[in-house]
Amino acid sequence: MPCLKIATWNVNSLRVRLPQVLNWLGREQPDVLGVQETKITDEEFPVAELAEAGYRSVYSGQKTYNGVAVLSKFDLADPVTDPKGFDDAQRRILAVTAGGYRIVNLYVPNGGEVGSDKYAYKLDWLAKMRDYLSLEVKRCPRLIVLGDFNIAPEDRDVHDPDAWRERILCSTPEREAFRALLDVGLIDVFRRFDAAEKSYTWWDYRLNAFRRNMGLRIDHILVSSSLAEDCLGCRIDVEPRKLERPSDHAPVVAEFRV
DNA sequence: ATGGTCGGTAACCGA
Repeated sequence: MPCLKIATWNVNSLRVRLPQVLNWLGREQPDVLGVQETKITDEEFPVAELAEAGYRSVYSGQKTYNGVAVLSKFDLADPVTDPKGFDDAQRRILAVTAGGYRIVNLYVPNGGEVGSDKYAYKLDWLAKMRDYLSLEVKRCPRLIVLGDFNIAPEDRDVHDPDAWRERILCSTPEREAFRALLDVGLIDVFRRFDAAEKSYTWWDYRLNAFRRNMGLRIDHILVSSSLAEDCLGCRIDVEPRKLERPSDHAPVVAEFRV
């Protein structure tokens, strides 16, 4: 059956993780992969290695921090890195058209501590993103918004909800901001299907958190309502998190009828 | 136990 496969993965340094990304692309063969935290400048981006694997690249990077990219088997057109309203040196946004789908790849600010300057920046950023997506969802019937949202939408997305209560990634204002993104007309496709309990996408490097499944579900694939009807499934691939020198995030994969 | 471990970069910051 013809099928479109879309994925998101915070790789926490594309320089370090490139071999794992290439292996994963070879095995999973997604049509589109949104990557976050590349942590490399555009000059350093491994265009040739990815092309050899059959993937075209668009990227918006900076030194040391942040950085997003979209890899695809399709031609990539009309990139936008600085939507109206965003005036920001931090490279966190990359929208691009691939195979007739509008892909918006996001690395949402982490937010530091609740109440900090970084937290205020996160909430302001999310409010601006909501305004941008409210326009995009009208303009693009086939809209996919994916990435590291740095928000666990509900208690069931958190290994220990009471320990995380009103802490960063879980606070009520962050969850309301996530809900506001959905309210423009987007659907979290992971929750359209039965999923195992304790399904997470990120585990702290410390405390053997992965081995103990002390995780949060903070990486998401949101799609416009017409596209949600065509979604065949959404899963988290924990296998890369088991490797030596892993990213602290696992990829999320969604498949669509075409 | 309010810690721990990574990555980037070069003494710590960000996550």
